[in-house]
Amino acid sequence: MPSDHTKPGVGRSTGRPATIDPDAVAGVALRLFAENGYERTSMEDIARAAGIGRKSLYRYFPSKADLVWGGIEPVVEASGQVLENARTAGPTDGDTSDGGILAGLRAAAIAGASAIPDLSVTRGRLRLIAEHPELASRSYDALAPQRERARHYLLAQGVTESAAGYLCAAYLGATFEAWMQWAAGTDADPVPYLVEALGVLRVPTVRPGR
Amino acid sequence: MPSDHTKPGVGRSTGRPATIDPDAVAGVALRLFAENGYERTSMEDIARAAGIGRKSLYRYFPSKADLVWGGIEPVVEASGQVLENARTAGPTDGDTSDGGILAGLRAAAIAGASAIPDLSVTRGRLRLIAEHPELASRSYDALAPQRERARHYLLAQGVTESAAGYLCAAYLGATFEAWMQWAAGTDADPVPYLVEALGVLRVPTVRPGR
DNA sequence: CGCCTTATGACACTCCGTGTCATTATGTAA
DNA sequence: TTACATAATGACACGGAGTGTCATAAGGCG
Repeated sequence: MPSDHTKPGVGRSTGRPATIDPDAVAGVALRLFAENGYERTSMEDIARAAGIGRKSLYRYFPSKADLVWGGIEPVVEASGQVLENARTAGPTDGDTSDGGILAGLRAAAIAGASAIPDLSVTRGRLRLIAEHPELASRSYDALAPQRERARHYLLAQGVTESAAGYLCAAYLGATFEAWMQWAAGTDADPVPYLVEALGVLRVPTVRPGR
Repeated sequence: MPSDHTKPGVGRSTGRPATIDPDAVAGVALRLFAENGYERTSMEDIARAAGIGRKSLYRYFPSKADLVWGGIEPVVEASGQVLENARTAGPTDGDTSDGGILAGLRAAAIAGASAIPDLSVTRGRLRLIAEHPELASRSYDALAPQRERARHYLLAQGVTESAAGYLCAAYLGATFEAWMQWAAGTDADPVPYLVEALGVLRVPTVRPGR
């Protein structure tokens, strides 16, 4: 019964190796979206253009939105790792009034930006997201793991439970908006946008470090 | 050609008067959602239970999510009005360092909370939203008008264009999280949650009032 | 009485997402 | 070589969201 419909290509040493390249498939999908529009491109169109079956497509991308949002995962992952490391390292006790908490969030955001393999492709994805409310809405789900990690980081830094929730929400909202602003323009470096966005945050009521 | 599929019941003095009460329909829908679950309740079920046709249901609620989010509109409306008034009144030039901008945002949020007709029903709606990512995602669209009004308010107060965007995103994210926190608990008054949530915001670089 | 609008009912359609089932392909381990 | 495990295909079906059309009935108003 543990048939385990796990994602393909994850540490399996037995069985037939995967032949489908998810990145290539997503690339085909993005091209079709750009050519024919997002809504006017069906999952079947994408499967056909990628030369794979519809079911196989759904196996790698459970929803149409994942074809666009999937490429953002590396950013979330890299950013989350930085927060994870900072969290286990314990309170920072920096010299600034907030104990270097904002600096930690900033470092995480910048790490995310550094993890992007291809800036122009990512810009394309983000523009697609910006143009389609249906896709932009997904930011709430797509960034959920990020929210959770940021929350744990803040808690470890001595921020109140409630304040951590609010700060996370504001953090994600502001950084997402920064990415949208960057995508709308032509600047190469997204970091200045992120840094400015974090300027609207404030860390309240920090409990003294243990 | 201006057949204009306008929403029913808007200043029409001629023609057959509307007999369907949207609030009652939404009430039926919320009851069904609570009894059978959101996903396990189809639009046809709702139409049948409400004693109306499926097409009529779609006329008042273009999407299933609107049955839940529709009731939040009064909040957004009241909150937006406060921002609108504050905007046309021009820069506040308050005594605080941010020129009373945060106070304006706080007033708007509180005004929204005061505009709720039935707290318990609203709590039910918000809990439904919190439990279903598909619904929570919609916050980005549902609060879009609010975002726009807050942006204009901030611009009128001398905030940089880019900073206004980031502050709006953080503002909406934090207040939405505040509503979620309130809905999860049993406290009667949502205002303290909103006030604390706004504590994570900071207004950067205010251009001196004209 | 005619006009205008609301509302219904029926029918059809596209597309998303899920499910099943049988079958073939292709690697690794016994 | 054989057995096993997994990847991938193809076909077929299904529920449900959301859109569209069309004809028809109901109920105020000038």
